[in-house]
Amino acid sequence: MRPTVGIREVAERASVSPGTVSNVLNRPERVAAPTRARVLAAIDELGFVRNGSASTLRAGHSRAVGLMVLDIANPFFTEAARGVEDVISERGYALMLSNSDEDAVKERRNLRMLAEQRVQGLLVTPVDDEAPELLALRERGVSVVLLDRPGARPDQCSVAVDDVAGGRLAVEHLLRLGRRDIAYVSGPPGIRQCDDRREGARRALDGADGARLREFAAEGMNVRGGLDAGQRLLAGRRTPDAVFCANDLLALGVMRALLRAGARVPDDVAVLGYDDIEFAAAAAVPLSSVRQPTYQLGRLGTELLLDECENPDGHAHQQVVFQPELVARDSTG
Amino acid sequence: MRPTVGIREVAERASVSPGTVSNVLNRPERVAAPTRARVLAAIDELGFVRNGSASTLRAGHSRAVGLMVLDIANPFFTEAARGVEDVISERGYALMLSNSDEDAVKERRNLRMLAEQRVQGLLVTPVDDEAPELLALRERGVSVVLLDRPGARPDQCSVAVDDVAGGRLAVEHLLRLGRRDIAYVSGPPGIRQCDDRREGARRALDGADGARLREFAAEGMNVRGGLDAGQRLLAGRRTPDAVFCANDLLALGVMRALLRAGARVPDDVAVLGYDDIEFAAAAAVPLSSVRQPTYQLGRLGTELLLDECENPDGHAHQQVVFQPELVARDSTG
DNA sequence: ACAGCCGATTGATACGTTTTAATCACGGTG
DNA sequence: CACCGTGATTAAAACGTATCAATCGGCTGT
Repeated sequence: MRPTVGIREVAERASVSPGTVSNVLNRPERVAAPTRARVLAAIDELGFVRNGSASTLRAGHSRAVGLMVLDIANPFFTEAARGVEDVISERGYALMLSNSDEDAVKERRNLRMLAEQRVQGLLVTPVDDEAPELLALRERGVSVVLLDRPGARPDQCSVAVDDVAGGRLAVEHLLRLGRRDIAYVSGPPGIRQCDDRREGARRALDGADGARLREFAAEGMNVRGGLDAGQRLLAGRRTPDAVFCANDLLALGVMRALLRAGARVPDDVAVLGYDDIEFAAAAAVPLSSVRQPTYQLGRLGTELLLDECENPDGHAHQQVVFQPELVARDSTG
Repeated sequence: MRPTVGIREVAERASVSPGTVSNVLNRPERVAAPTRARVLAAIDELGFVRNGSASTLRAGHSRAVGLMVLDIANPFFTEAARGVEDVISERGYALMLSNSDEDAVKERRNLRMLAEQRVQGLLVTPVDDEAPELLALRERGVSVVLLDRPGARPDQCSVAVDDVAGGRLAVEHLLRLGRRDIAYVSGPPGIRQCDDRREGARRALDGADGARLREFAAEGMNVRGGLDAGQRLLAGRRTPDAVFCANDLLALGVMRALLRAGARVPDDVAVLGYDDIEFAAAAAVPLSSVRQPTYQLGRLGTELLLDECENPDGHAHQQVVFQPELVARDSTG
């Protein structure tokens, strides 16, 4: 392994001082064109690559941002992550990914890790909004943007989709189709998205006579959870005539349970999902869903974050709320 | 923003030297129990968190590893990433994620970024096996493990699934069902997985009389690419009686195109995918597929990588090849 | 010809940690 | 009582970069 080549060797080769090399790297406009060319050539010949840790140590902040999601395997988050990664990569940052698995303990452990790594900013869908590690990060001057969670506090950015509106949209659609006995399949208790969507669903029901909403909580917001909830739902005395799921994964699971049991979708039971993931349209019965601008969510969140990082003074915190949209397919007839 | 609290402040508060604090952090067994307790208390009271960049700078290597995949939105990679993240997180490392988008230029840019961040190791599914940045990383002493790519070189670890066997498995299955006019829908040219699966398909055909294999290349290995390939496939003079796709996403797209055009699956055309993603079973017609131990791939790859990082001398490079498995569902009758 | 100025470059220092060799306290041994 | 060994602790020297005040050289205007 050859002796590491640093800014010093480059400087020597280009017959300039280390300071100049640093300037070429960080403020190229400050150095005269011919000098710059010489330095660049030396960098190339020596195969120099800047030592990020030294740079971070000296500058006091890194060129990395963290992204913490509830579940990397969930297409909703991967789609958002794609938006995040695109911006990050365009702007020359690095992305530290971590997964809380909807587990507050794991979340805290990972937050500490991100703090150690001195990330400059953090995009997070928190399990625990009030985690002390989260507050500590902000006190240390790390910008935090809430992802898919409406910002309660005016002193930070957030990007979210109006889940109450989404829930209302969904149930209004089902009511319009004449369904009256509606089941709501949610995730584990305590997840804000699920709560908001339920709230929207309830509001839609307010004006509707003779309609009722029953709730089934799945253990995880994935296909398996949906399958399980679907079975419980079929085991009841009366099968509902419509199911609204907090998630497309749940909906796919529920649909599978229904079809397996011989129920017809949508004739006997309408099924409605949430997120409009890529696979929704390819499902056994193409799945109606509530679409969110997921990729945009990731992109915009990251742009807000980087703006706050790069321009802390001129930055105005924003709480962005997108509106969801209903996509009707066969599963609701 | 309060003056940063470092190892020095902790030392002062615990009435010890900075060196001792460092020892508490890195080799707790070397420091006497009462001292250790005092230091730990001070850390807690001051809310100290170790500065990773300083640590990395001094130690010469970080506690982060990189993961570069072809497409973060592809469930195959997210499933593998879950395996990676689980191990990383258990062992207290950080994960830097980047996405090459099957683009060699983006790949090189991201590799440079990872090199700057001084990742200690890298898991990668390369677009370009011979990218100079990749070789440069290894020369710098960064451990590299190839993910889902059989290792040609004996001097590095790799974890992969036998794609030739998978292709053969797939086409043998179709032949056994009496299909003779088989289409192979692959991704863009140059992707090793696709090439290997084609090779396996060809070998399966060797002994079969009157059977032929036609190829359709999709633009991207996603649902849209499959839809498009499906349309081209239908536009031909004779529609094949079976389609083997290099990917479940492609298969879902192809299936959708077929169903939309009124073809019956599997009666008119059998469809067979690859990867057995979670959604395969929930498809319009439950999709037969070739299953790979994807989560395990990520886990084992990471374990090999960390072993190589932590124990560079005693480490023996391994090229692990898993065997795929056919999962027959309705789409092949 | 000279003061003054401006852009380009330099030199020195600090960032927070790890590590090595040196120091210290202390009890057992000859 | 002097000596040595042992385990715990310390002091000091790096690691590679960014930054800032200082310097240099050339040019303008008087």
